[in-house]
Amino acid sequence: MTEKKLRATSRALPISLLRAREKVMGQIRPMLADAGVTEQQWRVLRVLTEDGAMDPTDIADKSCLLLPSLTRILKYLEENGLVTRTKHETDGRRFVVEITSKGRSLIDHNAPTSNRIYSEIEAAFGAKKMDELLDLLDELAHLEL
Amino acid sequence: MTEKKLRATSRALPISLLRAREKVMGQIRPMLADAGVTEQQWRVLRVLTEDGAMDPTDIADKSCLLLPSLTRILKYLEENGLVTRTKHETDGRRFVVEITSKGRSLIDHNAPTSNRIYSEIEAAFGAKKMDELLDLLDELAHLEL
DNA sequence: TGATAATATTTAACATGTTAAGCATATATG
DNA sequence: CATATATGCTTAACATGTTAAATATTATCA
Repeated sequence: MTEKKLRATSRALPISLLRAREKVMGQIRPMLADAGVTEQQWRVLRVLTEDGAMDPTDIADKSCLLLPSLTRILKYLEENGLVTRTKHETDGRRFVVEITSKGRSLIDHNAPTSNRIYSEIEAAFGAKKMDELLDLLDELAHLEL
Repeated sequence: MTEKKLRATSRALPISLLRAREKVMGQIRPMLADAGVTEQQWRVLRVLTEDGAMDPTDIADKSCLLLPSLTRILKYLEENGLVTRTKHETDGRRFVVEITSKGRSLIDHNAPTSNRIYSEIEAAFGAKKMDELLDLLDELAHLEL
């Protein structure tokens, strides 16, 4: 218990998660570059498409971004007409962010390619393993510690 | 096939991997802050401890960092006496990076805490699931595409 | 050998990650 | 109602992520 030596990095969870993610992102990045958005901007647009208008705090939670990063990302997206940012009607601290038709068409336009890439990965990895992996990741992410 | 709609972000692999990683890092970050190193600096020192002196390209591969990031990180580590960087004996393009005793003691000093945190996560998640997850991640990372 | 391609690393530029602090508005409480 | 506290978001500062280009050195090969 509490060994003095660290376990091999090949079995270290943070690096393993990073390596796996890099593999996947390596397949997706060309599509994002073609669409002219970063990985993070894509996540924000996607969340807004999926769940509709919401405030920055909820976007940050759903897209796995920290608020300081999100502030900059939303500024960029708003300046480029992909989202709108309006004051909350009753709570003066909040904003409500909504995707624009331009933002929505960016997502729609690239959804087929995104799905094709995902299908290729799933085919190579195995649909069953993919499900198992997603289940394990979800369980780990919601672990009580 | 090639649906027009994107699958739910809750089953999107990149975000799922990120969420799981955030959960783990949330447990580890206090230790790193206490040790006075960033996550990436820690990875570099760890790789050098595990496999000995090597060139930046190998460090980048093993620690899952891009070379431009690694250049800055090595500069910092060298300035703070945690690694040394010397020219390769025969290949003038290369450098050889080695951890110093100061760097090694930083790792040694924090290894027990790191291992304890890992054990806690493993206990909560289940050792068998942890193994399954690591196997799946490894397989995904080495997928032929 | 001499031009050419490949390799190892760095630099540059811009976007994001991370932590702490700041600011405005809302809520709670005496 | 006044003040303290909490909440939502932004700003600041520094480290890293990402892509492209630059630099130096080595390998290739006509």
